[in-house]
Amino acid sequence: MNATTRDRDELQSIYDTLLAHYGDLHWWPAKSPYEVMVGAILTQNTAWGNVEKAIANFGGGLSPGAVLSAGRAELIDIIRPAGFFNQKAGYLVAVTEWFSRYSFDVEAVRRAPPERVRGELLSVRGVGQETADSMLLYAFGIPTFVVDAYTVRLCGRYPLSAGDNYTAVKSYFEANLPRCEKVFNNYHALIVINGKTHCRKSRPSCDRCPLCARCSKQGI
DNA sequence: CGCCAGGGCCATA
DNA sequence: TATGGCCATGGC
Repeated sequence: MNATTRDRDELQSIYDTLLAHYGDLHWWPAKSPYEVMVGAILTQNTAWGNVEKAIANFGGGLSPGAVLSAGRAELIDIIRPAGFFNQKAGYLVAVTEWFSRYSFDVEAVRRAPPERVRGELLSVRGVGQETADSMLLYAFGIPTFVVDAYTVRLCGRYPLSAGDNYTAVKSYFEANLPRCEKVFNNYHALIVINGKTHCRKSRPSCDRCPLCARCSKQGI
C-alpha cells in the first residue's frame, strides 16, 4: 500500500469513526447564509455560546440591511457578548459591503469562480483563511475544506503527513478526500464538535474521545 | 482565580 | 516568513 492510499484510508477511517459517534451534524447552525457569514466573523477565537448571545441580540432581524444601517455604537452594543467588538463591528460592515457587490445574492456568488470569490474574501478586513473557507463552504455551499486549530491539532496526533500550517493541512484533506461538499461540510463539523467535547488545548486526550481510543490503539 | 474559545491584524526582526 | 502582543466576553 503506497503512502497516498494509506493517507486516504486513514482520513476515511477517522471520518467514519467520528460519524458513527456524532452522526450527521448538518452544519452550519444558522438560519440563513448571511447569518453564517456573521457567525463566522463573531466566532473568531470566541466560544460559540457567546456568538449565539450576540446573534440573539439582533432580535431576529439579522440582515445585511440591519448591519449596514446600524450605527457603530449600536452595532457594538449588539455584538458585545461575542468579544473583540471594536474590531468585529468593522469586520461585519466590511464583509457585508463585499456581499453587497453581489446584491446580497447567494446564487450570484455561487456563479462566480470560487478562487476569485476566495481571493475577494481574503482581501476583506477581518477575513482570514479559516473565515473565508467557512463562508465559502457553509454559506455558499462551495466545496473547500475548512481548517481550524482542532484540525491542525488532530493531524499532529496521527501519523499523517499533513503538515502543520493552514495551507498544508487544507491541501492534504482536499487531496485525500472525495471533492464532495457534503463530506467537507460534515468532516469539519465533526472535528470541531469532537474538539469542543474532548480534545481541548488544556486536555489533549481523554478516555471517552472516540479518536483517542484510536490513538491509544495505535500507540500514539 | 486562570484558562481558553470554531482568528486575524499589526509591529518587529 | 515567522513569531509575539493585542483584542474582550463569558463558561468552566
